[in-house]
Amino acid sequence: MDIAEVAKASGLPASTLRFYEEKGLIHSSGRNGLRRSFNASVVERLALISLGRSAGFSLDEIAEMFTFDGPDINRAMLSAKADKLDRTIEELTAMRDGLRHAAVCKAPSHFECPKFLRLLRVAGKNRFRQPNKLKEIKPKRSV
Amino acid sequence: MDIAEVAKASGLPASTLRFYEEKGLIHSSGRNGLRRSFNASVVERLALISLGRSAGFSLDEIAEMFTFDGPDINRAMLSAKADKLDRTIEELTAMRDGLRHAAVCKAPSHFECPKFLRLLRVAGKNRFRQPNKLKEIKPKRSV
DNA sequence: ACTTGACTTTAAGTCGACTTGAGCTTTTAT
DNA sequence: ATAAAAGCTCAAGTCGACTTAAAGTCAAGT
Repeated sequence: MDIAEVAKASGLPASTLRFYEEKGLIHSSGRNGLRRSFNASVVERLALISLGRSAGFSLDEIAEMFTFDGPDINRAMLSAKADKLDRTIEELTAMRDGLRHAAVCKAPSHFECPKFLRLLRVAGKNRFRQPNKLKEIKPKRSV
Repeated sequence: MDIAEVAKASGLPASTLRFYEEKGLIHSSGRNGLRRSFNASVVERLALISLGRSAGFSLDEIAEMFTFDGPDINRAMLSAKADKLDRTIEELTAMRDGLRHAAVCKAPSHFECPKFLRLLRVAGKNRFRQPNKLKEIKPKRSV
């Protein structure tokens, strides 16, 4: 596959694919003249990468998950990541419940609603920071 | 409360509090000479902000949630955010299951494991991008 | 032969969310 | 009275994840 096909199949721009290759997250199978050629399995790998990104892992963390050198080390890490995700899911669930409640709550301010404040406290246990805005993927850009 | 107390209570550095104030996410109740003074409710508001951040909302989105001007508009938006979160939670759950499975899977490569690949596909439906790395909060910095 | 369009590289730019530094003022402790 | 600690403002810097621009290469169609 050439880069445009992979881009289309994965929904990622070619620039991102080059960037990922440079970071070692994917590999091209060789060159066709100048041009990279990829084999089809890269599309699944990209799906996994996108998934990992959407789960809040950084590219570096995802790269770690791909190093299948020490099988035990790796299994342990995968479990650890899963646990981390579990905590995140709990928080998001609390947040979601808080939002749903806020949407119907009669209290003049959410800060005056005991139910909401309780959710706040529950959810705030394992807090962490997250830098940027979530953007929708634009699978195709025409310009 | 002065800024240091709020910082301690919220786990956020003073610089962040000033930054949030500048963005209109929080307000100081006045000045004590030069110094800002906050009333205690700001701590809850900050908890809510942190929670929102950890749920993947940008500061701008969180600011939107705080504008309780049009009650209907706002309720609709809160519901919309909750729905968005629901989709995220679904994805994260799939990702977590994928990771847990990968941690025990016998297949030589995860890409050769049908169970894993199925999870991939399920999880990849509503994909979105998320820019940065999650960092732990360091509540105290000594330098 | 030549233009077009897809691809290439490298460097620089962008974006959100903060952080850091410089230089000043004010409060507090000795 | 004075020095350290804590605040302040404003500008600039940082970080991760890409994106964009500039300038060049190359195969294919007219």
